[in-house]
Amino acid sequence: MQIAKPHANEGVVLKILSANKGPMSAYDILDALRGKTQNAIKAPTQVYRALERLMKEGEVHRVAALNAFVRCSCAHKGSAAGFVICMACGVVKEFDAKPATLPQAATKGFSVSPASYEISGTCQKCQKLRAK
Amino acid sequence: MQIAKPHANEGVVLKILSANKGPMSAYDILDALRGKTQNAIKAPTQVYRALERLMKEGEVHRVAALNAFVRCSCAHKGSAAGFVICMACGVVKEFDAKPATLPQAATKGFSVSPASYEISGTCQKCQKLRAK
DNA sequence: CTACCTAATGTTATAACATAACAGTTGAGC
DNA sequence: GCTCAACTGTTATGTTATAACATTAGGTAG
Repeated sequence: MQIAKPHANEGVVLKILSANKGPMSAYDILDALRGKTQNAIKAPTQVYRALERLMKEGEVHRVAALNAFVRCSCAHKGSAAGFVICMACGVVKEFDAKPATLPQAATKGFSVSPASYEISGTCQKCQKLRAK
Repeated sequence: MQIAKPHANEGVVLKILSANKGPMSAYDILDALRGKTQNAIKAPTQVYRALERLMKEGEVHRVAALNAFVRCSCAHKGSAAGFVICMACGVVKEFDAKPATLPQAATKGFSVSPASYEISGTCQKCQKLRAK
């Protein structure tokens, strides 16, 4: 069996995601790659593994509301990734989620209503547990 | 075929969700109901239909980050539903998401890091389209 | 160099979440 | 009573995500 160079799939997946304006599901990515000879990606696992690492590196974010993934388009220097998502047309706008600027980001040029806010992360307790 | 009273499933699903402290997936709810004789729920569709209406009524919210549903525990008088979610332990805290109080809600007693913010709704354009 | 170990890989199978499609039933309004 | 729209139950299927396992690349200690 011929096995690709370590982390090679990361690059392939990132390229596809970058070429796409909006978020893609893992299976969208898989379909885009299937049949292309430049890569060895044939199964969902491979896509998910690449996405997982790309997320750790901060290159890609998961948009839970859409079960999809998107190329990061912000700087995020010390702040969190934020998304404003229209559930009707699927448009996604990324913003730099500094807590102080959060309300403005949500309302500026992208009024969303009715809105649902989700803030995901790791709570204080779990942060401490992990630090041990 | 004996068919249940209109909206009867709504009550059954809401009862299960209320009895549970945290969010439940649709299949958690289904499993909790299966085998009980007080109801006619046997298939996922029935659960999802009940959830859909309960969400419209504001009794239940969907937590996209967990693919789960939770009983609403806030007033939400004119404001949106907000959630702070720990992806490690699954704890979910609901808050009343008035934009002005949003950053405080995220940090008070539930410091989440690294955080990802998602604001879902319907964008201005789609709101106008729907109004037509 | 080479033996080893770890991390990454490819493959198959399956779990978990969600909806499509259709036929039967109910009940309000005419 | 008839009709229609909304609701129901059922079967099947579509979509998203992970488990499990054998294999391989590549660094490193000897």
